[in-house]
Amino acid sequence: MATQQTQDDLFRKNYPLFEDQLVHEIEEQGEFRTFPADEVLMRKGQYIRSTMLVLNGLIKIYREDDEGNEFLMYYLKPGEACALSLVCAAKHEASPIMAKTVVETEVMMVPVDTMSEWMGRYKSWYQFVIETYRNRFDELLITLDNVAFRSMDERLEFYLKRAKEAQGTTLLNISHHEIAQELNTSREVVSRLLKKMEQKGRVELHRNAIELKNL
Amino acid sequence: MATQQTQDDLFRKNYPLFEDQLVHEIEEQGEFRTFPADEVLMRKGQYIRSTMLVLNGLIKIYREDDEGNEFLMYYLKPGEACALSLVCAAKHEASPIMAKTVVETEVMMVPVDTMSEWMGRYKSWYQFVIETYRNRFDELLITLDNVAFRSMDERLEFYLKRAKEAQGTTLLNISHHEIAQELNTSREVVSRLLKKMEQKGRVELHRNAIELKNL
DNA sequence: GGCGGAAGGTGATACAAATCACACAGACGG
DNA sequence: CCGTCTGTGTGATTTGTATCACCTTCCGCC
Repeated sequence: MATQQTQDDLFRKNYPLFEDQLVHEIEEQGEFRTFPADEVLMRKGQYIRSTMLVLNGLIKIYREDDEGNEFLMYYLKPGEACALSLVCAAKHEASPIMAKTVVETEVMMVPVDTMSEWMGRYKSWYQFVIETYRNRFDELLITLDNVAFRSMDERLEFYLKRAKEAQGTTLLNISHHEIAQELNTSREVVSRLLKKMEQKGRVELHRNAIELKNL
Repeated sequence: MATQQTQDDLFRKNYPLFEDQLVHEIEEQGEFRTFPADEVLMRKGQYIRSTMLVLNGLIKIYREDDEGNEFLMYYLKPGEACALSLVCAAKHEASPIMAKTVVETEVMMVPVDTMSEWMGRYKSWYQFVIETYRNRFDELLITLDNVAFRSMDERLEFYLKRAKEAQGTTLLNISHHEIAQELNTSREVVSRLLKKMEQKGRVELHRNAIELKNL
C-alpha cells in the first residue's frame, strides 16, 4: 500500500490534467486499493457502484456471453478508466463485462454518485469522461474489425502485438490455453498457428512463455 | 424542405430535453438538410467537420475495411446522433465508418467547433452527448457479441429483427445480396438460410422483399 | 524419485461457411 | 417480344476452424 505522499504523486503523474481541487476530492472521496495479479475485479452481471481509475499495473477487459465464452476487448492502463463502468453505473445496469488484473494493480475506486456530481463542477473531469468514451470506442472498433474481417492467424498476430504494447515486453508469460480463450477459439488452433509463426521466425516458443521476434 | 415552423416542431419533438436557448442556437448555427433514400452521407476516410442530428427518416452506420468489406454496425433514428462523428470530429481524425440513408432523411448539421463550445454552456447538450456515447457503446457491444459468438443463422435472425424494429415494418424491401454485405458473408449463404427460415414458417420470401412472420 | 497435473504437439475427423458454377425467373427498356 | 440485367435457387467443392483423441514434456510436490 502506497503512503499518502506517493499516492498523490501517482495520481498527478497519471492524471496530469485534473485540477488540484478535483484531485483533492478524489483522494478524499475515493478508496485507494491494491489488487494482486490475476484477480477478477468485476464479473458479468454484477451491478456497478463505483468506477476504477487505474494508477499502476494493468487490467484486461473481457466480454462474456451466457455460455461462458469470453474474449478480450482491450487493456486498461494507468491514466485510463473503464468507459463501461461509466455507462452502466449511470444506467443502473448490470455489467456486461469482466475485468481481471494482469499484474499487481493499484486503483482508485470512485462512487458513481460522486462522479456525476463532478461532471458539472469540474471541467477537467468531464473532459476526461468524454475522452475515455472516445478512446474506448476507438479500441472497440478495432477489436470489432478483427473479429469481423480477419482470419485467426491475423487475429493472433494482432493479439500478440497488443499484448506486447500493453505489457511493454517482448516476453509474454501466457499459455496457449489462455490466448485461445481470449480470442474465443480453441487451444489446438492457437498451438498450431504459433508453431507456424515459429517456423517463420516470428516468435520463439517456451513453456508458458512466448518471445516475440519480428513483430 | 420543411418550413421554419415545422422544422422547429420536429426538433422539439425529437430532442425534448434541450433547453429553449440551445434549440435556438442549433437552429441558428446548424444547417437543415434533406437527403434522398440510399444516399451515402459519409465515406470511410473522410474528415468530419460537422455532426448530424437526425430529425426524420433513418440512417445506417457501417464499418468498412480496406478491402471493401463492410458490415452494419447500427441504425440511427430520429432523436439520435452518431457518436463517431463526435469522436472523430474532436480528434480531427478521418471517419472510420460509412453512413447511408435508408429512406428520405432530414438532419441538422452542426459544426464541430460550435458543438464543443456548447458542452460548457448547455447542461442538456453534454448530457445528450454522454447519453449518445452510452447508447452507441451498448449497441456496438451487442453487434460485437453477435459477430464473435453467434453463427450465421442466429446473426441473420438478429439482423432481421433489428431491421424490423428500426424500420417499423414487417415487410423489408431488401435483396439477399445487400443483407450478405451487411453481415459480411456471401449472397448464397443468406439465400440458403432464408430458405430454411421460410420452410420453418418464420418468413415469406418475395422478389426484393422479405415478410417477417414469427419473429 | 516417482507421481500427478498442467502445458503443449499432432493426426483424424466433422462441420459451417466461402467459393464456384450454372440455371431460372421476373423486370424493364428498346 | 426479345435481350439483358438483377435477383434468387441450388448442387459441388474447398477451406478454415472446431472438436476429438491421444501422446509427450515439463514442473512441482509428497
